[in-house]
Amino acid sequence: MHAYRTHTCNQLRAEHKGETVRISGWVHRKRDHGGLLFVDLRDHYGLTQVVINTDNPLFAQFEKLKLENVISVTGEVVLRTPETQNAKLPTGQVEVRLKAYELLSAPVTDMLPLQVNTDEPYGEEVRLKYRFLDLRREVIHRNIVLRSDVVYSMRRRMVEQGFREFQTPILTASSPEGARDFLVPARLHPGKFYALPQAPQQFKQLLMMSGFDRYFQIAPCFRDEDARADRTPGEFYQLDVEMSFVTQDDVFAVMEQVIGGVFEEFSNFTGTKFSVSKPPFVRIPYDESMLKYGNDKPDLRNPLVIVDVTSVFGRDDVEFKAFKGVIAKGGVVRAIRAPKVSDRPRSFFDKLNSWAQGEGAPGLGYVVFEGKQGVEAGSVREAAINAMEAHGVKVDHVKQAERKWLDAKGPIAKFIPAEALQALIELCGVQAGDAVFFACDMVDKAALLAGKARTKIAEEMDIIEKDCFKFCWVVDYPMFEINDKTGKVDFSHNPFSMPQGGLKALETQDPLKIKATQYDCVANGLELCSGGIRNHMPEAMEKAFEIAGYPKGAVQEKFGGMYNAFKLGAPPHGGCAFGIDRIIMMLAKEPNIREVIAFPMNQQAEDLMMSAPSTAEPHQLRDVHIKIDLPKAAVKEQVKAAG
RNA sequence: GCGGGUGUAGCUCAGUUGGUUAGAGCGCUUCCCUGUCACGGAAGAGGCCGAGGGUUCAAGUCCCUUCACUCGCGCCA
Repeated sequence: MHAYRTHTCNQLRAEHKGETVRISGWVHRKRDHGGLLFVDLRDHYGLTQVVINTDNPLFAQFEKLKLENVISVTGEVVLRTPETQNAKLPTGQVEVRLKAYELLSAPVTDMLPLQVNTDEPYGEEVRLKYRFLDLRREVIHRNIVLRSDVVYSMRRRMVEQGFREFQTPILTASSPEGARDFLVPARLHPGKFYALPQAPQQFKQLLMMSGFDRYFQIAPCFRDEDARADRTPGEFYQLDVEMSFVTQDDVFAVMEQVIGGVFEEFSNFTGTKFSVSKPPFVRIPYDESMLKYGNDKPDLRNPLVIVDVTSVFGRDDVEFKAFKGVIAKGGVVRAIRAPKVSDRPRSFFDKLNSWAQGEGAPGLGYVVFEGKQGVEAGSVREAAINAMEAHGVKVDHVKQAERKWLDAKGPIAKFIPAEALQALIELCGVQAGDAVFFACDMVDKAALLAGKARTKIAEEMDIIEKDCFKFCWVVDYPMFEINDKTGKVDFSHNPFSMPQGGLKALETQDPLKIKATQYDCVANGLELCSGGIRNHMPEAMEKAFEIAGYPKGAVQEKFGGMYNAFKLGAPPHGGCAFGIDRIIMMLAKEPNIREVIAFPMNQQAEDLMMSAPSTAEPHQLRDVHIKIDLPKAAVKEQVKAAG
């Protein structure tokens, strides 16, 4: 018999009746009846009930075993009587009648800092410090298994699509753009540092220039930035992808198969089947997204859309000064139609108004449209229209005209005369019983507020679709933007993206009008991926950096390897990178990223289990030529700690 | 760096308007219990109420400072 187990704790069934088996695992739970003791033995695979009574000389000893001890149990598989079977357990038809057992771990004598056999929510500090205990608990244990399965599925799907996985350096050079780098002192080069890669961006492009055609990597990425609920400090993983001789459409086609497939495969993980967008995913130009959704990561589960109605409030016959003043300064008015809310109590509108004030807006103006939609039922007009329709006469325009009958109500309705109202009705597609909310400000701020209002209104109305993953690609990002702080032109996203129109566009067009071949993949309002077709032409690269205000020669200096490669035969190429942690969060429906990472750091970027970061020994610092120069507050802290 | 929330038993939490001896569940200890499966029952141990200062006759409760955790902002090409 095997030293530890003949079966796992999820294997035994009625058919094993009478067999002598050995199972190993943790003491999950005890039910002690005095003369009869049940122990649930738990391993990775499941639970099996072990039973022993006072007839057995081992009873007294076995009874004393504490929870979470690791034991092996040898015994006979016994069929439970029908009334004692447990339908909730896969192994619930049988139990193991103990003949012998062995304690395999050092005996657990300390009080457990957290209990494994409950799903009670525990404080993160305890969970992270005793992560190995926490990870034994069912929910997070399953999440980590999901993570493994998802990563495997990604690898399999990528390989099926003809990709190969490559490793790229972890110790590399600091990148001039982007987030703060993690630095590693170079012992052999006093005063110099390696940096951990924020992403393998240049390496994957260089692999394309090395002729490998299709690259992917489950790539660790390191960025020294502060944490969020959906962002770990320090490190995270991407499904990093790059392909040669491709257009944007080729990248989309591959990733829709891979990511769509992964989501479909695991969409039932929580027990609620989620629907997944079918390829091809909707494509939304950046400008359209900013207008219709108020951000560049539209949540398509929300049916509301934003419409520009500046033209309505700019009319001479509209007297609403609050908006007119802003329009005169170059501002815009954005509108959100909320269907069928006219019967909502006043508090519905007041709540949204005070919400907007909390967002820093003067308020959230609105107009409610009431009255009869179209033709009055049972009227002579209706009979006439029906008769015309029955004879094949087109009556749409007649019905359309009836919309004029809608009455406008609400605080700002009186400033909008009938004709302007009609224009508003046309623009927004208003029907009887709808309300229209307004956000008025300069373009960027109005879009932002309208976007938040769109979400808020839909939440209040409870009309956001549930149980689905709605994907889209946001495309045509601007290549450049004005940097708020400096007021100068800067790259708006990735300097490696090919500007649409190439070098010619850079030379002839207004930089702020140039679009990049740059795209994001968005699901349910979360950015899952960013990518682009790369700029592989050295001249275009230099020109782009020149426009962004870099001195001549900056490209050679910052990206020497890449620049050389560009000049020595670079294929057109592009790709993207999906955030793996976030994908798993979505599939597991976990609001916190630490629930899908086995050993995460806390918000202060500390590993409470390993005690990282920690101080270094003087000889270690000497080796790497580092002298510590602490800020005053930290000095005090260390002195205090030292006693 | 800034703002919000939280901090009470090993763990998860309750604790009213400031009022006399700070509670519950789980876990732990001892005992009873031979068909439970979140077993049940009896008794018990366990507290610097995060720390420091203040107000008050009286502070877990109010005020200030500080620390820790957490959420958000900044940051994240």
